[in-house]
Amino acid sequence: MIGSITPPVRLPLHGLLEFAFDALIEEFLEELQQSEFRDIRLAHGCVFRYMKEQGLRLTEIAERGNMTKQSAGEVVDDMVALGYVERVPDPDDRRAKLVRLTERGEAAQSYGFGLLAEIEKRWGERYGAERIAGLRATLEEIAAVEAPFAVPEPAEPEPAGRR
Amino acid sequence: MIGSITPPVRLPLHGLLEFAFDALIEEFLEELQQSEFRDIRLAHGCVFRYMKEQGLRLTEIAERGNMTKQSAGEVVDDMVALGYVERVPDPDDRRAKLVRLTERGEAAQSYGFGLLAEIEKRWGERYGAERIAGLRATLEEIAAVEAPFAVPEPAEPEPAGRR
DNA sequence: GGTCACTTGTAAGGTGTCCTGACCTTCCGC
DNA sequence: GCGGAAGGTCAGGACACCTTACAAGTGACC
Repeated sequence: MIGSITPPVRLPLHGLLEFAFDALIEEFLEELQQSEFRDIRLAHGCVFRYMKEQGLRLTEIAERGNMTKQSAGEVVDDMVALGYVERVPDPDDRRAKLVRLTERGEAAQSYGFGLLAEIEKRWGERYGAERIAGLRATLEEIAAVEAPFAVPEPAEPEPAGRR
Repeated sequence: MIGSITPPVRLPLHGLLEFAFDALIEEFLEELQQSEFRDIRLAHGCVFRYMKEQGLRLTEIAERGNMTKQSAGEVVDDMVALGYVERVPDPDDRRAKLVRLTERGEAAQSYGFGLLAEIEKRWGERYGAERIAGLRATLEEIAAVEAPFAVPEPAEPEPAGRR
């Protein structure tokens, strides 16, 4: 057994998750640089990712993104400055404002989603589609438990009489 | 199929990885808070994780941790101040210093590794040991490709006549 | 043996992303 | 109509990175 150095060097699971995350993000951002949306930053993701038809309240962004209202506010400020979203008053609550995608924002969102899907497919080719699908399945189950705030509500059964 | 709203709300893979990472880390840091090592911060991980018997050079830490020498230097400064590591001159190269664990550092390292292993086991119980093992296996393959700098060298065959 | 490119590490200053605490405005249940 | 809760902003700070620039030491090549 001379020269065998392996047993103790098992990288921690969180480290492995981080490597995969970083690699994925790098691939994503690199391609984003080549596009017309090169001024998008990672932190903008929580807005694009959770956007709804009618817009998002700051509080919602903060909750889903698991951060404070202040942080969410900064992200939104930045995105407003870049022209991806706009703040409109919430007709239902005069305290609140709705953050909504501009036209450019919608274009960026759909470009980004497409790119992410493509990269995932590419990883499927690289590591085996089944393996990546399994990875996703396991992670989805974990996320449902560990990050319920971020997971879209589980198909609310629409109890007759909208909202 | 009325009320099924799922298809478009597929969270991006990097988001799922992030949720799992965050959850794992939160569990880890929370328990660390209860221990005598509550002053350890996440960034210290890259030193503990890659530490070798004889110590690590700053350059090595930076490479393995995928960051600049300056950043690595700050982390080490901080850890020195907290008493987890010390800098000793490298006998082989007067430019370099070796970063080595103090006694307290060794205690912290082994406590941390133990805790991480326990949490992974706990996740195995929570989500199925096989599933977590599969997750690890897939991520290890991905890391070997995407983060070779961080993965311990693959058991270098010692080609007779040590460097 | 001297020169020169490279490596190791540090110094100074900046950025992005988050935080806490304090505050104002608006809403809503009693 | 009042008091507590919720939506949002302002000010200030922590942290983990970065870039640029540089001093000290190493080693290969003439």
